[in-house]
Amino acid sequence: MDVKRREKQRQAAAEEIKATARQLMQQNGTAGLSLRAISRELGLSSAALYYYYPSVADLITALSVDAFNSLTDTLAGIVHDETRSYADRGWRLALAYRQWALEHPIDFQLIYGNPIPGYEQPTAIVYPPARRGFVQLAGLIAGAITAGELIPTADYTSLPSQIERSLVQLTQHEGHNLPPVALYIAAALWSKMHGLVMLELFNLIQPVIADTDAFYQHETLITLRQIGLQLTIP
Amino acid sequence: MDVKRREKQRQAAAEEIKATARQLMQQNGTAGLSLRAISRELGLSSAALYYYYPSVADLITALSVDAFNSLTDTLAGIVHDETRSYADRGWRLALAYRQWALEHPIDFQLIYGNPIPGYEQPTAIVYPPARRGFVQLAGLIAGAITAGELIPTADYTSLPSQIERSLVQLTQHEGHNLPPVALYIAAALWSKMHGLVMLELFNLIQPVIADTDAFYQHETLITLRQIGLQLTIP
DNA sequence: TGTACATCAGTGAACGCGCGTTCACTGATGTAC
DNA sequence: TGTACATCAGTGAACGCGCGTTCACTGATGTAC
Repeated sequence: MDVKRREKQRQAAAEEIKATARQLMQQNGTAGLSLRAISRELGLSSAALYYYYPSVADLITALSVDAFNSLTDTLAGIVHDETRSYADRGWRLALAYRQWALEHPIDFQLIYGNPIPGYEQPTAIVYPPARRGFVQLAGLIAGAITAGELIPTADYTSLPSQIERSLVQLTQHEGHNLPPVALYIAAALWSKMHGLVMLELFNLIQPVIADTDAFYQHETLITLRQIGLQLTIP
Repeated sequence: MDVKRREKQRQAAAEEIKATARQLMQQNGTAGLSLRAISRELGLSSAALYYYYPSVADLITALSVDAFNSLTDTLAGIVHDETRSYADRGWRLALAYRQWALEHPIDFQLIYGNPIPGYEQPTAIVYPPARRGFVQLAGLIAGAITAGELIPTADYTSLPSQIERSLVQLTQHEGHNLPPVALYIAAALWSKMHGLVMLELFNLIQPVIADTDAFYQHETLITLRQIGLQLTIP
């Protein structure tokens, strides 16, 4: 009985540590993370945190995995909303990617750049949740193609052979059954969204185009049409 | 006479410090920079560096400015190569952006992300060289339009009014005479190149498409054609 | 050409700081009988 | 229900580390006359 309550408390404490870590990173950047700062914030001794995370690296890994899952869950929610057309979902997913990044800039940096000084991501732990996100996007593209809502242009139907090979290899390795063309278009779309978000997140595009909302939306619209998505005016 | 030699030696020493800083960052990441590590590497006392840079922040700023200038010079060399067509220069510029990033990953991170713990870029110093790079790209686009080698599609000729306003504002502010459509297309192209480079630099695209050379080239080709550049097969 | 002085290019010791991690410990909570 | 014991959830002090920066200093190099 009570062992369960204990377990719950333990998990709650572990969550609280992560929440405090996120809060501190928000204030001081990803490199501002430190066990001692967290313990101070929580009113604990610094040694106490070792009861929950064997080292600071494990804490960061836990934060990364959370971040990947949060982003992927957000995207997955849109992808699987079967009340909407694929085209509509594509548009919403593109907007959601940026929205999530703006709402969680620290998490975004944590998973998509800005490594922390002494820390290296253990790929074995972090890759699976990372890949899940991409597969969501590719799945949406594949669905849109099947439904006739996305008609790939010649640019995408005849891919250079080295690329085709890469994609087939991935498919075999991963065990999903997404067609290469869907994977490729997903990668193309991702790179565009990612570039727009990165430039905005580091204040690089603002000196050129101050209205970043309008820019992202217009570019996304153009891009989705260019990959062959049959969008009605959103 | 000799005062000049002294001045030269001083500048040479300042360069040597920067070179050592870059080398250390290459090994340990941007956050691995420290005055003491540099002084150790150079066989100097840590206090000696204060004779050249008043603080570690000033050193980082100097490194950032160098990096911006190096990238911009590379791009400018391509843009002003009048022996080639605009279309050809566009293609080469896109490839050069990635090439520079792969050859100088640390410099690229330094200027386009990955801030260093206690450091904040003094925008007054860093913005001008940053903007010069974008203006090179926009200038090339403008030249290509004038020469009839780039025919903007309807996506770009009728821009949303908020964006149009942003761009006109920039033009007035900057004193150049580049048309809004060129600035917009430059921003669109930049965001695509930047996304591709970022995904590659942080090993995010490799799990999907292992042949990053082929992917970058194919995507660049598609993008350049989509912005209306009249490319013959490169 | 020689000498007095000024500037340059450092040195070396010290400051205080925050950090991750370890270790021996202890009271509180839960378990078995 | 009561008691002996085990596990939990920490504490507090200490370790050694590397860091940026300051300060009083000193020999080497250049300058003025």
